[in-house]
Amino acid sequence: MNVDLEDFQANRRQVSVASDQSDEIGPRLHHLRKGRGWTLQDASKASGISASAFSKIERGELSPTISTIQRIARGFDMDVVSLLSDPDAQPTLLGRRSVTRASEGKPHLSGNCDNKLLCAELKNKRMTPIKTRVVARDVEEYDVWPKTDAEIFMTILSGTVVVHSKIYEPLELHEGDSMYYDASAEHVWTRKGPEEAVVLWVLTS
Amino acid sequence: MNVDLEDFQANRRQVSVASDQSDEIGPRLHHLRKGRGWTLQDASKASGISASAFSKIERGELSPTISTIQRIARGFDMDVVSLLSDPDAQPTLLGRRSVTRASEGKPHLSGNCDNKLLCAELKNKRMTPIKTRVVARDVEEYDVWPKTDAEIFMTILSGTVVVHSKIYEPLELHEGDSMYYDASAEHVWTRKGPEEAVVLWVLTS
DNA sequence: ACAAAAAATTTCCTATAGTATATTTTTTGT
DNA sequence: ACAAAAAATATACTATAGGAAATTTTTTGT
Repeated sequence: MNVDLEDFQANRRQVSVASDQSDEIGPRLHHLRKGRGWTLQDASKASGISASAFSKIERGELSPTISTIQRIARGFDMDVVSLLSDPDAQPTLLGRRSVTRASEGKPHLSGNCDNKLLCAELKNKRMTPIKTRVVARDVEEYDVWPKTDAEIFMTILSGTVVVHSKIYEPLELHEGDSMYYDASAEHVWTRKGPEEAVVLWVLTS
Repeated sequence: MNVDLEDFQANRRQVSVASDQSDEIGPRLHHLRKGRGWTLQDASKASGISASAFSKIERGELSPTISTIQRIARGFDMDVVSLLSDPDAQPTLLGRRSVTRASEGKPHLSGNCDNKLLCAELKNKRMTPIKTRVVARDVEEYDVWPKTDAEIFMTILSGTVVVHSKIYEPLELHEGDSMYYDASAEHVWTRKGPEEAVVLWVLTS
């Protein structure tokens, strides 16, 4: 496990160095073509794109359509994604207890939300999991906007929630969406749409 | 009308010959937009691409250029590669905040589970949220039983999961159930029953 | 260094991507 | 069930992608 992780990291370092920049296909294509010792006509023959177009694309004089990119990828025998991505990326990470059943949870009313603390009987936890039914429909319904130095992970179990913050634009989240943020800036949640909105969230303690 | 349509299709057929790929961005974009509850005008405003063009792209009537795709990706707060690589499309990060949409998450295969790291591009988090499809049906399928000094909070999004540990009896958890435990004792998960089992879990880092 | 050949770029053209607006279709409220 | 509003699609146009061939630049052999 440790070994794997280190291998991976070493690998990553070396890969990302070799493949330079981010989102300019032109230089990448040029590099790729030259790397294979291909002329523009070779590339043209392989991809079905004219040499002139290829030249323009490489020099950024022309923004290829996705179908052209697909044909080029084909010609280079690679998939579109690896053609466009600098192959670094890919993050890593890869193992007393308390159970709360679906219908349970310690109720904890607060302001405009109906909270249930999960696994509350376990003390000295490093995280606090909470399930909340968001009631407020408008930010006006909040008197205070909470603010702590904790970090929050939240995921939407049902409905639509809008996250409001002093430093970001309002952000709409739907069922299955997740968000991670630090709560040092004031923030509140409102719900939206017909269904009830339920959020499962965990905060560091 | 019929004439136009046929004209168009004939036209397109000849153009797309080699290109029309298994990877269609159209439906993907449509799904993405709908997933956020956006109208075409919302998408247009966010990306700077006209609603009509967006509509055509979604329906495959038009092959967008890479620069258009880049603008769309921007509007959706994701990078181009994720937008094109679909099921594991990857999200948004603006400062100390990170969003993972329902269909997204960085894939990370490990042993007997199919993991998706949520909000992975945010570094130095105090918690690591992960969504896992539990594949193993029997503890025999595990070679090693992981063990760390982290704490784990888990909740069952669907299916039935059995938690095995060296120090407790196996414990069955169903959809909506939650559990908090420290992972200093070896433990593994197996699934049970016909449905696929999906666990959302968070570990301290 | 020069001519010939090969590769890259430019030109000029056609096909299609993308825009603004009109129209149709779907949703919403009564 | 209907009218009004909102969303999606079609139309007509402009801007630009992409192709064939001409031109320029670079390479190669002598």
